[in-house]
Amino acid sequence: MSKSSETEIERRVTVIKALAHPSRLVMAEALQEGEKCVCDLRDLVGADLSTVSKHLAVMRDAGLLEMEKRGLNVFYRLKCPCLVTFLECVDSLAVTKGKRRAR
Amino acid sequence: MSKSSETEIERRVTVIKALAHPSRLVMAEALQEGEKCVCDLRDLVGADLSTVSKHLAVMRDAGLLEMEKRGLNVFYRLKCPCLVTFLECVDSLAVTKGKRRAR
DNA sequence: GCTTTACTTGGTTATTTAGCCAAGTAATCT
DNA sequence: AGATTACTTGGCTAAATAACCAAGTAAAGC
Repeated sequence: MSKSSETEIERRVTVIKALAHPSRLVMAEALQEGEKCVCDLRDLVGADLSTVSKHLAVMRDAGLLEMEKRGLNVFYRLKCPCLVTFLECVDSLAVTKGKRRAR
Repeated sequence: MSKSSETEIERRVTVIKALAHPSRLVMAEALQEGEKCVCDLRDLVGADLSTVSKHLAVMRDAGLLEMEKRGLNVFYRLKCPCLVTFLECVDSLAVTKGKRRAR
């Protein structure tokens, strides 16, 4: 399931895609505070547990997250320290966009 | 075609999605050097002109690009100064990923 | 061992996205 | 004006994504 022979840009795209979904982005942001179990994240995004699990697998396969099973729970945590910077950039664009293009 | 009433996270996702495609990412990186016309970008990614045009529209709608028509050409340029930072973060992840998870 | 809890995985269907071709537009050239 | 160039847009089909339900797994509790 995890891609093995990707080109450099394919790897980049895989990482970006992993964050290009509302639920995944919200979960990634929440994980900046620290690790959370799958059920916490399900409560956060309000989707089916299987859906959440698959979203987490996408981010894990992209290299964004680490998982650790402790007891009955599986805890996920961010592997990247730079998500803040990433999101600041995204936000600056999301804001700049405010002024509608004339077309 | 351009979304008008998105939530904050939807706007973020729109920006991220705009970069989550090989051709679009390559074009965005190329535009860091300065503006380019659509035909330059078509030569760069080697797709149909209509395909390239649609990719550019996606990035434009996301607020990433500005367009300007001069003569017969349409020039596109990056609206965001922070793409470098963004990509550095992505790359650091793409690299970290190198060590395969045990599972 | 049997049950429950907390997940992951498989399978199906619906929606989104991407690509090409063809047609339309707008500026330039003759 | 008619032809050419450089795009954009519409329409269609193929492929990728996402959501749910159902079934499977693994640790904990009884």
